[in-house]
Amino acid sequence: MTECNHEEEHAREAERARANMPSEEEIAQVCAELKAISEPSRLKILLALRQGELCVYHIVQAVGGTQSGVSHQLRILRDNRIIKSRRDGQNIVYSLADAHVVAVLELACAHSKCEV
Amino acid sequence: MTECNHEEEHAREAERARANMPSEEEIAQVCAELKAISEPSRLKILLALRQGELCVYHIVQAVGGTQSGVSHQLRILRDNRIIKSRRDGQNIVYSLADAHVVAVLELACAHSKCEV
DNA sequence: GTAATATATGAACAGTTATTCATATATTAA
DNA sequence: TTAATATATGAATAACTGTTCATATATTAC
Repeated sequence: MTECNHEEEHAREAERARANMPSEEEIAQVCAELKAISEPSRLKILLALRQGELCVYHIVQAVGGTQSGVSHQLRILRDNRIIKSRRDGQNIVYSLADAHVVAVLELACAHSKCEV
Repeated sequence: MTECNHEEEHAREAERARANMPSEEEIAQVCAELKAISEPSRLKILLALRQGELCVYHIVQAVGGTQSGVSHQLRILRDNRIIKSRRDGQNIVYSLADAHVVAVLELACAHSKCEV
């Protein structure tokens, strides 16, 4: 890999992209949040929560799997502020954190051309 | 984990979420595409390509790292139809596959409250 | 044809992560 | 207080994934 035969213009674009590149911290932050969504067991939880808030028992009912497994995934989603929780008596009730989450899901599904 | 003390309504919501849950294949498809984006070295490539198409040499310049590493990441992005490529003489020129990709990036950055 | 350049790929290794099992914490009911 | 229920957590393991190194393929120039 040495020089490539492209026009000056492209070299300038590359330089600009390099100059505008966000910091490692910002990149890592965005990636962590996207990664939290990008996993089948967690995506199922998010899709279930689109209908409204649900307690852990009902989330397990909706997505399948074990209580422990779901709880671990909920923690990851919550740590990344994809979902939020509140206590309601004996239960913890979870819901989507904000509209961005819903919008990303819609877009991702649109890109996959699937009806989710 | 047995019954929970929520209203009937919530149980019905859980049932509805379960009934509306997409197939494992659809879930896996959406996850694979989101996961392709959710990685620092790949996200950098996508951010660089927002400015316009670039050949591999310039992508390496823009994001850093080795030629081999970048090439591996480009393959993952291309396999998931996040980016597309065309040959231009000796070079392979890459660009973002469609507007969905850009929109997801914008949303993810908005959620992270970072200026990307 | 050969040489040089641009890009891709296979294997190996290190680091990460999802799941399971057992157990802990917190709330409610008695 | 004790028992029961709802949820969370730590450790262990198996599977996955990003990176590196060496090498392969494809195009252009000679």
